[in-house]
Amino acid sequence: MISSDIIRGHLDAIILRLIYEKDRYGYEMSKEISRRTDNQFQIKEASLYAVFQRLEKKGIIESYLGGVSYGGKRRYYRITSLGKAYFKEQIAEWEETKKIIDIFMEVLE
Amino acid sequence: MISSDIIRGHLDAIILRLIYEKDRYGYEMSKEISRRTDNQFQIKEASLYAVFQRLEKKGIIESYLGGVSYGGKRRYYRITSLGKAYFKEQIAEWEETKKIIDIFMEVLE
DNA sequence: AATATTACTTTGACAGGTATAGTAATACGT
DNA sequence: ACGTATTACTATACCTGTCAAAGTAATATT
Repeated sequence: MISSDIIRGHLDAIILRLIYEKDRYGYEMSKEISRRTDNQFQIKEASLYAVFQRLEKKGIIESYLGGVSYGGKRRYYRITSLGKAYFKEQIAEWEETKKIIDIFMEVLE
Repeated sequence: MISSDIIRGHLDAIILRLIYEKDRYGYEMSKEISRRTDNQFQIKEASLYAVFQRLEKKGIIESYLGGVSYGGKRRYYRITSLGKAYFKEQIAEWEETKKIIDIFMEVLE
């Protein structure tokens, strides 16, 4: 299991990536993240919805109510054009970050 | 420049790496981080000393006062054996983290 | 009818990082 | 001799992202 301090700052990008592929709702994304990481990382519910609020306020994603099925009414999220640009920046930043941290993580001796 | 949220959680490891190589004092490490990253990442002074306090409290590093030269008295830090083990864990965790985030950062289409 | 699962929301707390300010000693230019 | 820059560390208050905990509500399963 990956600690939250290490993953911190990457949740926005992870969520965005999933919404970039297609419109999705929260619970679905939570399950999809666990699936794709073989349960090595599970996003906590509270974090998930905090990300939605943050990104929606910034105009990076938009939401709309979808159908009700087996439980509460689903709120779907869609990425905006601003969001697409933002995600591409995040990818670039991630590549930079990897390089920088790798400088200090190379094996000693 | 890398954002603080992205780097968050990696400061401990960066500092530890430098102390692992040899005993060092704060200001020196600050400069060394800037140098090794070509100024792409500069650790803030307050963050630096916060890391020292945290790591020393956990027994991961130890400190002693060194000579005075061109400014205040230097406080040197040395890694403990606990610290060496901790750093190796951090490396392993970083490798895992990279894999996980890369899953979501692969280029689309 | 009771329980499990799906689905979302809110609140409060915590921890890491930073801005800001301050102390103090030494070197350098004029 | 004096002012400024640089080296070096410390303390305080604040911001932000993440999460624990608790709650609401609808549908499916037994």
